[in-house]
Amino acid sequence: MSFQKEKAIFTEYIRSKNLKHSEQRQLIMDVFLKTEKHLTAEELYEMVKKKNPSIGYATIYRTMKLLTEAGLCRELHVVDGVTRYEHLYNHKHHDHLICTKCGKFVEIESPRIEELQEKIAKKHGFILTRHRLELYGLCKSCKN
Amino acid sequence: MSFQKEKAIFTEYIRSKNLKHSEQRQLIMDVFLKTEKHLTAEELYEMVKKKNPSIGYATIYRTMKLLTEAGLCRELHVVDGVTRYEHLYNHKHHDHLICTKCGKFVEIESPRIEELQEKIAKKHGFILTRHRLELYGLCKSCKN
DNA sequence: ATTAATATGAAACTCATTATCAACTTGGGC
DNA sequence: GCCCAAGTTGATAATGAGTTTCATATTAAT
Repeated sequence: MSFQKEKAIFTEYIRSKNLKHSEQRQLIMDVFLKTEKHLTAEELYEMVKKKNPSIGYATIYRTMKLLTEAGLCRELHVVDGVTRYEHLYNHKHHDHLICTKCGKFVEIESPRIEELQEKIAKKHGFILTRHRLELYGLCKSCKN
Repeated sequence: MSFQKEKAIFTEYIRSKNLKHSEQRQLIMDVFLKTEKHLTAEELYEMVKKKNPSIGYATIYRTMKLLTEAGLCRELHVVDGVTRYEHLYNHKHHDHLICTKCGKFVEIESPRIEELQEKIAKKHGFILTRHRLELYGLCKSCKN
């Protein structure tokens, strides 16, 4: 769990864009990588703040944008209007099943659905570039 | 194309909630019903303004919310972060295929995908309440 | 017509996110 | 190690879609 690969990717991205390393970026990346959750900017901010109380909100957003561009992170835009960040590197494509009561996120995968999507797009003469599939409902614990 | 049914539904909704009819509500509903498109609040505002220049933005939002509650309208939240309104009455459930270049909306339908979604939810112990499926790509005209 | 309840438009306010900017780091050349 | 141009930061202002507030205007039941 040292995230060597991810860190190397970020370093390479920084280099390729002639950007610079900074303590803040390292720290935000560390916190993000160590947490296998779908975090909001606010949650990340609170966690990072514990290690560096002078961190600013904007730096969280800026760094998450960089991580996204570097291919380490995916921005999720679910119904509540708040962006969540999830790991992308070494995580194969998936969609989400979300509990509307407790907020639980479950990663789902369905090659059959993907195929059907392609078929539909083709039928309408579209070339698919991406899709969004979210299933909302009540999880096992919340439905009772 | 007189939308008798839709108007009756709205009247009944207004009555059931002890609300009142108003010129503005009628006008906004008319403009919405006559346009078989996925309109934003801004687009509706511009269209309504031509017939009643003193209309306020808030009245558009308030009325669209009422139409949604009455079951005549569905709010669509697609990637650009702007809510769009589409007809719901007499329109069976569908998802969307959206051209990211020209903004074209195509309504799609796939019972097979819906089935698979239910199956996935069930597998994880969820009760599905709704879902969101959007396919993004380039349409026939834009892909060349 | 009276009047109590609801609706309206303008403007203030949210809330997540982005832009601005002066002060501060970073890192490559000496 | 020091310089310094280029990039970064945190605070704060700005943005933009959507909502709330509130004084005034409409509606509809009597």
